[in-house]
Amino acid sequence: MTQESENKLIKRRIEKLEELKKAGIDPYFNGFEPDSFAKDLHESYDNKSKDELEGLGIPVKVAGRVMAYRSFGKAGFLKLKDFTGYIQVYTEKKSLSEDDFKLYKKLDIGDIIGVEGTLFKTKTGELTVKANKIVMLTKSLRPLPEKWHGLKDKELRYRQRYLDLIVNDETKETVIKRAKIISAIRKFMLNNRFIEVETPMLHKLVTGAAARPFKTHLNALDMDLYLRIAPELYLKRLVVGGLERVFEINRNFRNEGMDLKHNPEFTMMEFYIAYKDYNFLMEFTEELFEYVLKEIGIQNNKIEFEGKEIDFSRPWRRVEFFEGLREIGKVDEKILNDKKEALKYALELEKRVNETMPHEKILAEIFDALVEPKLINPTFVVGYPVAISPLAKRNRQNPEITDRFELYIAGMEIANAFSELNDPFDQKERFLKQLEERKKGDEEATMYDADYIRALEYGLPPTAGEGIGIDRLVMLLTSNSSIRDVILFPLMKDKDLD
RNA sequence: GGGCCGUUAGCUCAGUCGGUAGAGCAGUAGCCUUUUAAGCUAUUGGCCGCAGGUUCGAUUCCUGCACGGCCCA
Repeated sequence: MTQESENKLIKRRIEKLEELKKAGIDPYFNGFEPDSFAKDLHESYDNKSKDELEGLGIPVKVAGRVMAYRSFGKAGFLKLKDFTGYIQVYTEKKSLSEDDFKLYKKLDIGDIIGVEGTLFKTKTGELTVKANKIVMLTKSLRPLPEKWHGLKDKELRYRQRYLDLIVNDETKETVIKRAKIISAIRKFMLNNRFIEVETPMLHKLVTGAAARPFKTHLNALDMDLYLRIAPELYLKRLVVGGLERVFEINRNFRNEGMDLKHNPEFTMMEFYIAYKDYNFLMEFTEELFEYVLKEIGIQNNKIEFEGKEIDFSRPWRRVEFFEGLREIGKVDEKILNDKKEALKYALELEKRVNETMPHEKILAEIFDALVEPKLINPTFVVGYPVAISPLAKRNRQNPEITDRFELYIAGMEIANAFSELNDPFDQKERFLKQLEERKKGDEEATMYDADYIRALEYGLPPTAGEGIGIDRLVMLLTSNSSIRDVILFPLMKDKDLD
């Protein structure tokens, strides 16, 4: 790239850094501790009058990054940013030592400084620190993006997230909201007596979901391993072990396409609860969402996402898989009954299907194309076929379908849940069936896990389990339509920066 | 993987029907002691993503590539 002129800007700042050193100032001084944060100061003193504040003469020490610099010769204003917000600093020659005033005159936007001073209000009423001491804490060598338009280039925002965070407050807000959402979920789970656990990321077998894995290698044991696509089987082993309510909030890795809704690594919460079934989970999920919405301050259970209003009011709609295909997808009966017809139709929809796939999987592809985008308000889709649900318990009335649901919101799959299959004989058959699919070329089919069968033979109590896609949930609740906007460091192809 | 669009100063963007470029902000030099994108004056700064082709001449037209965005699989 064209770095000549940038280098000139950097060069000038390095010169300033050298000048500081010559003047005996450490440009990376680590001996200043602020006693106040911007947000707290505003909360405590914004409502005080100008005269009141002046009378109080409150001394404060603040620190942060210089985001704006307005100078009038013998005085000026700085806008300082700390992790809580902004606080203005007023500098005038007569209140500062000669050295500090010189330092002030040499400041660049982006420098991190400490300021000691007294609170007052300007004539426009803004709470401001009148500086009587300025300390250079970190000299910044690179120019920041423009103050008004900020950093818009999405590529730069993702590649240099630190810059994005410095400049775009919305980015910081999304990060904070994400943290709040996850805290709220965690709190809700703990309130319901769940125990948080961590299970392996490095798996010997690919299980727990239908996805292609990342492969890796352990040198010490000369062993091929996979990054997990889901923690499911490990978590259920814990339920076998008597941990009757467990959850894990952690990363999964799936070696598949990347788009607005998919990042190769993403965060899921999976949880399992003994002596409950998938009907319980639907209500539990509604309660969980209600709790999270309340915790992050969303009113009326309503949000707006991509221009659409989404209403989380309970109870949520329930649609059967086949009914959804018929009623919402307007899929013809013969497609539902005849695999050849289904295949033909799916190919017309430009779905990547082939004749080795089971009929049900083709129908699921058709569902993705025609029904999923129409499920805007939270909707539980229930009654998924056994063939595409290798870990879910069969429905007692209709053994061809499972006690399973997927939750859709704003046309996105947000959660997947079912009554867990705990019959080791049935599970063994399903694994074998999956192996057949794998032999036929389905790379997403689950692998045979003999130890898991053994665990089931010891006895898994009747259990309900669910996975919730955290990134997509955060997208919904922060109005971001790209998963890359809710993941701090989304995967990007390599590119030389300079 | 396919289609469309984008890539010009540190940032945000103009622009050239083909004659090697411009604004605002940032920077620099001044003036200025209550500003809010401070103001005023002057000024520095560009392999116009990379490679090739067409052409007397390419940042502009064509092709390929890289990266990104959006749509589809």
